[in-house]
Amino acid sequence: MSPTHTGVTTTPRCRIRDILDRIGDKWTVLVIVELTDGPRRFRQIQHGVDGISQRMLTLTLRRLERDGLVQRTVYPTVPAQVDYRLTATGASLTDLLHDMAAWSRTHQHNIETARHHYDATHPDSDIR
Amino acid sequence: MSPTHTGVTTTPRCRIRDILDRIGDKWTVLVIVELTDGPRRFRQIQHGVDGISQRMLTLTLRRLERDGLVQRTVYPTVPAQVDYRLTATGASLTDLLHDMAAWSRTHQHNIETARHHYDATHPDSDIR
DNA sequence: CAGGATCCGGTGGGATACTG
DNA sequence: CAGTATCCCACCGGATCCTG
Repeated sequence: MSPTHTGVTTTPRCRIRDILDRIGDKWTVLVIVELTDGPRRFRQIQHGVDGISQRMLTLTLRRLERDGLVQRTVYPTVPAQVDYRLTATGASLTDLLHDMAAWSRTHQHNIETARHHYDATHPDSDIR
Repeated sequence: MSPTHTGVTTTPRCRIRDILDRIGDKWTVLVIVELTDGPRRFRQIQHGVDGISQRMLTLTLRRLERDGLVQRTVYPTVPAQVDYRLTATGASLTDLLHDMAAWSRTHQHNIETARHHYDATHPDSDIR
């Protein structure tokens, strides 16, 4: 790689997409955050993540389990009892999520100002 | 907030969604990365971001401009010449993108292993 | 060159009903 | 309780054609 290169990746193609494909959807990070304080059961998570449908919670948890970010444990009781907890890999995301939240907080005001200014100076734009 | 709370957010609702709504789509980070080394013109970006359609490049740049992450400059030449560059706010994303890429590199192997294991032990799952 | 305008298909995700 | 099974639709993004 060129010595003057100051880009983000050290490999030919962008690694950032990897993690975005994993947490960039509508619910994943909210579910992860819900698990940061310890194991939670299905209903607990659904109650904690406002607005998530039971279908999407299932899909989100399955994907997290498949990637090894969440461990699913079934207790052979009647009725069935299941809990989910972050694995070490899943928990390692916490720092990154902190950084993302920090960036949002830091730049939130600037972005909203820029946005209002754009909307004011581009009244007939349908971007939004 | 409870003193034992170790979650990610310090506000009631998750700030992480803010930034994900901004960079979580298919092309935004790739375009930003393409601009990290300095101003680029429309065709240059399109050539640098493999596979992006002209429509999506336009939309992505408009959104970045609206949020004040990218500055669009039109030079009154014939034919028109336009370049895009990161603003200070946009450039401030670089560290975050570095961290995201670093996380991906660090955990890539574990995730792929977990995934293969899941697929092997759940042969009739349609998650993928 | 740098886009605007359309058309169109795939899919992410919601609502609802049912089950072990 | 913890899901599974369908149906359905909005919208994200691709392809193509046109313009200042």
